[in-house]
Amino acid sequence: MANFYSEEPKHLLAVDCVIFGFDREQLKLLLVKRVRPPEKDQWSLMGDFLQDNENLEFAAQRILTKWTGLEHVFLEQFHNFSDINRDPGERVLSVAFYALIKIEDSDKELTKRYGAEWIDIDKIPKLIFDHAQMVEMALEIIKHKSRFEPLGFELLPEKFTIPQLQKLYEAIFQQKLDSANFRKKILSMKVLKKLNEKEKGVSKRGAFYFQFDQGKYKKLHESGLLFEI
Amino acid sequence: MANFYSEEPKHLLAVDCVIFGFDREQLKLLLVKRVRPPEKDQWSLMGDFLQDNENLEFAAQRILTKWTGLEHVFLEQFHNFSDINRDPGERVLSVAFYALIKIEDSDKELTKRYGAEWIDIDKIPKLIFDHAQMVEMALEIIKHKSRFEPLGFELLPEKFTIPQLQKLYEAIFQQKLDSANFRKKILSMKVLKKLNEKEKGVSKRGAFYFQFDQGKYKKLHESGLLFEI
DNA sequence: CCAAAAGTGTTGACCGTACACCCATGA
DNA sequence: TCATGGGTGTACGGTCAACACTTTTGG
Repeated sequence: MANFYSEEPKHLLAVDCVIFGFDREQLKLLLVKRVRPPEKDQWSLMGDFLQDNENLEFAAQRILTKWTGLEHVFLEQFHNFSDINRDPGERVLSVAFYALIKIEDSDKELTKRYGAEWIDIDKIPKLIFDHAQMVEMALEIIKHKSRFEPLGFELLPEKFTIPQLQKLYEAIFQQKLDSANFRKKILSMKVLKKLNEKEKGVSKRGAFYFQFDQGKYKKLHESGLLFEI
Repeated sequence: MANFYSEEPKHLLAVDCVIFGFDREQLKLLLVKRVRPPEKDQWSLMGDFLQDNENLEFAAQRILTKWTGLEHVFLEQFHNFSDINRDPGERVLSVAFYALIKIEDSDKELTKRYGAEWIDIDKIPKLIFDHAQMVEMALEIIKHKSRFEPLGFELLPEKFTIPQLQKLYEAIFQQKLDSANFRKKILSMKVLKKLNEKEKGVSKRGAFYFQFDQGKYKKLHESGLLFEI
């Protein structure tokens, strides 16, 4: 490749991931203690530098796989953090991604080996650099987005009950929902497939399992109607 | 500053701006013919390389000021384009911004001198690299955002009439709106201040001018209610 | 006085919210 | 049989889309 722009400055570019999970009660973040200076041993998001042979999405996926073992994860860039002194080491720009994963699918061995931990969203410790700001912004975004897009299902197992789904949305929105109305709303969109199987052990009666049906969602979406909680 | 990350690769980073305007009838984009190879003389968005002494927002503002003379413009980063071969010259990542400006406030001399042109959104020519994709994504975003955030006012003069505002939203959403209901909706949010002055020359009766009231909007927002068209 | 655009009023359908109530089952 | 959470039914109030209607004014 020719050098068309040899006079222009080059920059270090990091990719940082805000990794969300849900454990049936609480939203959680996967965090890790930083292994290199500056700010070694402080809590941090998962990140790495962008390499020459990959685009940003690839780098983010690479990071996710490294820490969780998962390969096809919901992942979306949401903001660049570019303040000149954001990293006390050198000037580094960071492209922040958020990821939504099913905790139980992740490789717990791997997570543990690297010293990563799932931490309740309301118990986040002090984070390095501007990572707290990244978390805050990511939270704000999934709060808004999940009202109109079926993001939530990325955080639940394949099979889930309506009460489980409700708990998830209550955790995301930070508010209680009326269970009768929640059920009607979600079922009225016809994007769930009811299974002939009940959850055991949680309640006496047991709740039916459902699955999110991508095909039905596409139909809804194309018909111009809104998914909306 | 120490060299903490000397082993990591560095990258060229461009900032490209999708600049929207509205001329009372149609959404428009400010486009320019590229002045350097590769793809010299082809239509392009406004862009430049990020410098060492500025963050991304500063760079975007610098670009906007260069082409329009405007200094405090609504500007928001929305996506990074990072495919390895997106620029046939060298590997360059691009951070895309969209800007909403009041055409009549812009410096037409400056715009003309640099050979930039306002072009109807439905008559966009072939653009260099992945710029068409940037435009498409920016359009999609303002379409969604302007339903719930008062973005539209950035594209109108300080004083505007309800029918003008309606025309703007019709251009953004690409659909006709019922004028009686539109009026009721926008007035019910109480974010507009009515002026004691009528528009002349457009209709016989003349429509009252209004102003967007930032303070009232903040109140609405803080009270938890939605701005929604 | 007519045409045209600004602006108001009315209606019926629909939808969200609140809440009462029934159901299934383990202990 | 009772407590518990799952699940259904209903009724009221507000909101929205559609459209008829009134107002203002230049030609």
